[in-house]
Amino acid sequence: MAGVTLRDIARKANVSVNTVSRALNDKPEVSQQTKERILTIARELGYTRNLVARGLATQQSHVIGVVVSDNVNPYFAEVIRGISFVAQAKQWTIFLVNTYLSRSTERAAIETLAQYRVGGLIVFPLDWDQIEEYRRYGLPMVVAGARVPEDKRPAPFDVVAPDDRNGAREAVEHLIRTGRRRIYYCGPHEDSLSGAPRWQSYVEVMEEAGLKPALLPVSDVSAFEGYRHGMAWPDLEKADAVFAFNDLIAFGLARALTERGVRIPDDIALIGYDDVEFARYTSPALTTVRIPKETLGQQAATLLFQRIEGDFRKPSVEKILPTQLIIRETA
Amino acid sequence: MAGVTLRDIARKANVSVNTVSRALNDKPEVSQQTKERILTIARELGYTRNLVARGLATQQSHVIGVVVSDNVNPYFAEVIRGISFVAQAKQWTIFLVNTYLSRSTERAAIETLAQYRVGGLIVFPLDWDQIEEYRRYGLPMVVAGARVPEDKRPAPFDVVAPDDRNGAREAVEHLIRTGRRRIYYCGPHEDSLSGAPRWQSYVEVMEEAGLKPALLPVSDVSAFEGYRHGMAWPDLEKADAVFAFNDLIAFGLARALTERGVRIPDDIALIGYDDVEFARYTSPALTTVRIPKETLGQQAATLLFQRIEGDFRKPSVEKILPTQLIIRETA
DNA sequence: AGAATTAATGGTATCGTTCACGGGAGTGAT
DNA sequence: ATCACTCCCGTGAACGATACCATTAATTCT
Repeated sequence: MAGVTLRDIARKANVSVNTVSRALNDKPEVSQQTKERILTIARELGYTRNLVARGLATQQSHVIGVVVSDNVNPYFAEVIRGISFVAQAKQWTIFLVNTYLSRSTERAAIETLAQYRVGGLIVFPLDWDQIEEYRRYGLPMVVAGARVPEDKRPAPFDVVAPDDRNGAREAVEHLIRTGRRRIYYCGPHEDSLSGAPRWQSYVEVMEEAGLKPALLPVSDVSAFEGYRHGMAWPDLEKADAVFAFNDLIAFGLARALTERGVRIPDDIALIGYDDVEFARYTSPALTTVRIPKETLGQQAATLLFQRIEGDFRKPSVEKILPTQLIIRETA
Repeated sequence: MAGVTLRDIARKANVSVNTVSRALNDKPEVSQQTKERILTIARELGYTRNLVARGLATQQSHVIGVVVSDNVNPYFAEVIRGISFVAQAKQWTIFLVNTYLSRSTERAAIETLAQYRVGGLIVFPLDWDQIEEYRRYGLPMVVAGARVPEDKRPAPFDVVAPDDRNGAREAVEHLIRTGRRRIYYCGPHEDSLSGAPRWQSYVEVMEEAGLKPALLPVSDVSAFEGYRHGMAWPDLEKADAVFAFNDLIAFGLARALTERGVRIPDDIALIGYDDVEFARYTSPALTTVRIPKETLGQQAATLLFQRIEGDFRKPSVEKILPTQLIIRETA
């Protein structure tokens, strides 16, 4: 049914396969007349062009691979939307793979993408060491969501990341400015690639203000983790604010705290991170640090296409996107 | 760098390309000795197998296409996770495409997937008429998220859908049972493929109870739409409950109502739909109808693989997944 | 008019695999 | 010693497209 090939069309139109190819690709070296004839025959036969074969012949792909830890996280979902837009504009397709926070899955995912000879990769990495091995595939790659560690500069690939140091700083400073003193951080800390900058900034600001940092460590960044910690938190009364790694955790925390009769923000103020679409619809609406997620996706994709379309040599860039403190009702 | 082919390995190992292929695919027709020799050479050369070429040669793909309207919607995100699991177990990859509610994008998306010769499709359709044209590609296809309309049975493809008729019925009955009388429905209605069953059930139950149905029509199914309607709603005091098409709308509505000083559930009760992961963490926690989203994804994928692996003939099945009313705090 | 250019097409190799054959070497049976 | 059979491996043809080079016919130039 869909097994129609150029040859079939060629036979029926009494021309060579070559001419058919030219006609279908709208190349100028075919007469208008035969072009039209071929096109109608193609339509009649129900021809669908075979991008696999073309990919093999041209040695290039119109697909980019995108690797995230979990597409259910609205942060990634929105970034993907950004990538989607610029890819769609270029007529490229997206191979989406979730790693579900497993390093081995990440490895396998990238391997698969390389095997499909994707034109390039956008990766939200789990850690930095592992990502360097992916250079072995020789694919254009943009790393997104995390800045290059000091000691690894310059990185051998482009990077797009939010300015987390500053974002976290503003958040914590805002808490202090509004009179909070016993501020906890809830999230992953130094070991985590994306957690580190926020945690470090938090510690910095706290110490500058002569305050003691305190950590509620989570094992993943879901709402459930936030909830779990909120419910299990023993010395709740010691806190008057929490800065959460992301909005999901903040939501979970908020729920737990309200269940336990803590008033937000009166007893405990709460600041999230990401500014997920949803943050403005909760009650109270979540104060949070906005990451321009769609922009991040777009920039990553744009950078990637620049590499794909030629500039292998150009030194790698690290693009830092400004964050913005969005003050709503929880702090 | 990644341009190493079977030929390169063959040359270096002094065997034929064929033998290399056999070795790398771990076929029995190669001696253990040469197999190992070839494998180490492959590793040395940094060989990465080319799945595009293989796909062309074997005439089969290890990719399925998944078409949803917006992966940012947590409903789809969770379904995709379900699909992901069974695909990953089978070593298949997913081509994810968003239609963003545009029928022409849906058409184009499917076309592209067909051009890549994916092994099969899982589609969350925008409407029913259009989906029938996709048969022309002759691909195994599972339609998910919406039941077959009465007049279109039997459908020429497998279908997996939640039992929306019953889900909506339970929700509205619960509202009535708890003393609500002026119950509004907020969502898309008959024109919408997924909206229709919920709306119809709602109307049915209302009329059975001698109540008048009332519609707050939305143009898309986002939280923002819910919010907008909540804020713009003139005769708010006429209502004592809302049954929302999905959780997102419910969230938006809830926010708007609280902003306007309406107490939930005291003044207005609220029931959502889907039971998005997030629903249990809002305050008040959302009463909603659970769709087994991951299961839905898994079933769709399983059904698809059954088709792919052989059974073209078997009559198409329509699998209906039970929903469950989850009573929390908003109703 | 002859040469040079251009337009439209065809032939053939190629991309990197897999697959259906075929064949030689070795083993065991008759 | 012949036959049958298994074990390994190579040859050559796909798969469906594109690309380079060649060819013919028509057109333009001098």
